[in-house]
Amino acid sequence: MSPRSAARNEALREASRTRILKHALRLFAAKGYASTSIDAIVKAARMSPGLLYHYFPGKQALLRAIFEESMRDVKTSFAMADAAGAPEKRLAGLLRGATLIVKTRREFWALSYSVRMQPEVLAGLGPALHAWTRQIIDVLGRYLREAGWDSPAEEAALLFAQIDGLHQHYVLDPKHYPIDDLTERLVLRYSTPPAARARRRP
Amino acid sequence: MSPRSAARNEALREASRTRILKHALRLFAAKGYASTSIDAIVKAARMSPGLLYHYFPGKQALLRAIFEESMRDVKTSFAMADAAGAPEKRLAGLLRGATLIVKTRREFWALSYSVRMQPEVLAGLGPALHAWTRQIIDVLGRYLREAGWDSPAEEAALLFAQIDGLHQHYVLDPKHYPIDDLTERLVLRYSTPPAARARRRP
Amino acid sequence: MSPRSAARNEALREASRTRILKHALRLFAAKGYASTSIDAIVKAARMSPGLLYHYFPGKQALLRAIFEESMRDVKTSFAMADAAGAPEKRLAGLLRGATLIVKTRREFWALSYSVRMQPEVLAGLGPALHAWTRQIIDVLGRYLREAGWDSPAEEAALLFAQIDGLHQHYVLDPKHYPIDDLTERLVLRYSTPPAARARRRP
Amino acid sequence: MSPRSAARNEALREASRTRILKHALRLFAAKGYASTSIDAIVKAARMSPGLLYHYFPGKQALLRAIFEESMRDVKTSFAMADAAGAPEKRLAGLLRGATLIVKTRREFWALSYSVRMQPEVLAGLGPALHAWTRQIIDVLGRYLREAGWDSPAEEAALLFAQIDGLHQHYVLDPKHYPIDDLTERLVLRYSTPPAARARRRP
DNA sequence: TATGAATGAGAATTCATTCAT
DNA sequence: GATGAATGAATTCTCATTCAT
Repeated sequence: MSPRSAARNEALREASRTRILKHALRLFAAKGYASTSIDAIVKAARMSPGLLYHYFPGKQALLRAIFEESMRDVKTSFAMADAAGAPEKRLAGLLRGATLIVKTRREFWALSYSVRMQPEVLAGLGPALHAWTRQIIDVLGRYLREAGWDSPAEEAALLFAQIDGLHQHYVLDPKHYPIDDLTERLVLRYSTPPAARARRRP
Repeated sequence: MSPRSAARNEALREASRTRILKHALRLFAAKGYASTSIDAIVKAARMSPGLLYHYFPGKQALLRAIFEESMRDVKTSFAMADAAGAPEKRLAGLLRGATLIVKTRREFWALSYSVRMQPEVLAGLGPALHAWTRQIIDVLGRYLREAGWDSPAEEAALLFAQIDGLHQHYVLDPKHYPIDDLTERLVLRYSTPPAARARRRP
Repeated sequence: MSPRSAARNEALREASRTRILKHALRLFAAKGYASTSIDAIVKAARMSPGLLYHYFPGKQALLRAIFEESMRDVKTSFAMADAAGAPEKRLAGLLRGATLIVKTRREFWALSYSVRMQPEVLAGLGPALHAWTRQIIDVLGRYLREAGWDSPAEEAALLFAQIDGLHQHYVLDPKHYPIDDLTERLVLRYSTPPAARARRRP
Repeated sequence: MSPRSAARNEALREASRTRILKHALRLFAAKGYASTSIDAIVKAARMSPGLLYHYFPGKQALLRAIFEESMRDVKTSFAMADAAGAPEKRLAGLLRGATLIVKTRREFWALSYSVRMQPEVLAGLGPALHAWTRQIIDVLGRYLREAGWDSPAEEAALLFAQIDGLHQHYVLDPKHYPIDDLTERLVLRYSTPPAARARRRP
């Protein structure tokens, strides 16, 4: 009632919401969205099912919230990489940044990879994801064009596929996959466009 | 003895089994393994649930059978690509062959991609899949070494990631994704090792 | 068609029928009537479900047939015990005969004991069983009266309860239960009526 | 914290649990364990299947709970009979007490008798039941020895069989079976050991 | 006589969700 | 804000039975 208790309530709300999302993500990532029960989530979060429904209207909403939160995160990181680097180092920054994000938020990416094949699970989220993907390819294409590559659009698609594959293989076996070495190798490869090399030849 | 000829029985069996697997794959691929009910499968296949259980002991067994059948297919194709091509064209053959397989059995790959993040769903199939992946990387590594690439193991990992990403992006949007163009671009890139180019430089 | 093949057919029929009943009894006794599937029976008897239904109209009919067959058996044995013994040894003969029957047809008795608490399972068989029980008590009562016991009807009920309990305990643990010793002890106890002993006292 | 008082919750829980067990016992006893569906139980108890599974993990657990509850009951009664009676009247107390228990909890005994022939149904309960039987025979043997009977162990087995048979016949036809008369007749018979009578003879 | 593919109703169990407190 | 008892539709799977051959 008093402003102090209102503030405290707000803090409680936020803490509960976060706790739910944390455990939901963990379980969705580990066992899959469809195979994770609300019950498992509330047990992991040590709360009652009623409370979960107090914060989220349903299971789908949990998934949406997780995606929204993580995508916001990723956007921030990308923007930073984009802004910070000197022009010729942007591509390298982007590659390293993307790898760092995947390593940092591995569970989200595991979930994302396991869920993106089922459009209906993502109901309403699909377009956002698609637009996002589109945007990444566009950014990649811009960088490649600026770096002097031929067919930057096609090259961007190839590069994006490679990054995606790399990240997914990392997520599948994070303990052993040499993601950093491979990322560096990729950075090296894209530090000079093949066209440039070709032109240098006598 | 047998009132229905053995041949007729065998034909019936084979037809039913195939019908089940066909619809199971279709639905698993479209809606995901966990979200596809046995009921949906038998309704699609226009048969009774009892008959499905006459052929498969459970839902998991269906998934297993689909994987076994498809992996057999893939192995055959790979073996053909491996045997047929002249040494210097093997890598190109492999890349084109893999893309062809994905295009031909798109539903299986959609299922495979959506399911590989949940190891428990694959119960008992995991090792086989892992060994298979391993083998592909080994073959790629061998080809790259024979073609004169440095660090063939790392290059194989990179190439495999790229192929995998490409295929997955194709499966996500088969209508629009220019998989053939991108595959050809990849073939071109891997037709001459960078080392060779480097050595040719004066 | 020829008389020879007709005879042969009859033999086959009889063999099949017997095989079914044998395995049905074995499984009913071991796992209970309700928990034994027709499928389990036909698998044990190495035949097709169709054939079983050729001989019996349903699962219940199997139970009925088993009971009818076994009760016929038991009646024969009882009649022999009744006819053969000298008057004063009839009771002993009956007790020993009953124990022998239970030992010989243990599976049937296990089934009988497990099923007799569910009247509906026995549908239509209940009256026959009840009449049969009644008859045994009557015979026991007659023997006891002839042997000079007071209240032979009540004594017969007590004795029948004891025999039944003994047999059931034996069926529950045939390997270890000393059924023969206990039967002999019972025979001894009933070889002289307590009344006689009482009267002999000064 | 708890919006519904803990006491009210506990009362609700207890009421639901008891209602489930009551109807489960009634139906198991009447139609047999295997032939009683969970659905029949929840319909009888006027609740949803979900609620039953909220309290019991499965059908077997229901059976276990019934047995545990009833065996606790029986143990209490036995202990009272054992403690209360004067030495020479203990056996009589035991016999009358056992009959009273069977009359009071007839449904449980019907279930017990119908189920004890299928060891797998009792999974995990078997040993407890066996130990319990063992203990009863031991107590009977002790009483008989104290009362001066020869071969008390064998006599205990005989007596137990008789009690068991009597109770079972009562449960099979509770309306007409003269269980009290027969129990009194048994009490009378065991009030003086035959050995004592024999020794008194001149 | 004999087979076994096929059926479909019904069984046990799960789980997202609601609601009284 | 928080609880957890309660719901009921949906899910996986079983099984007695039928029927074409």
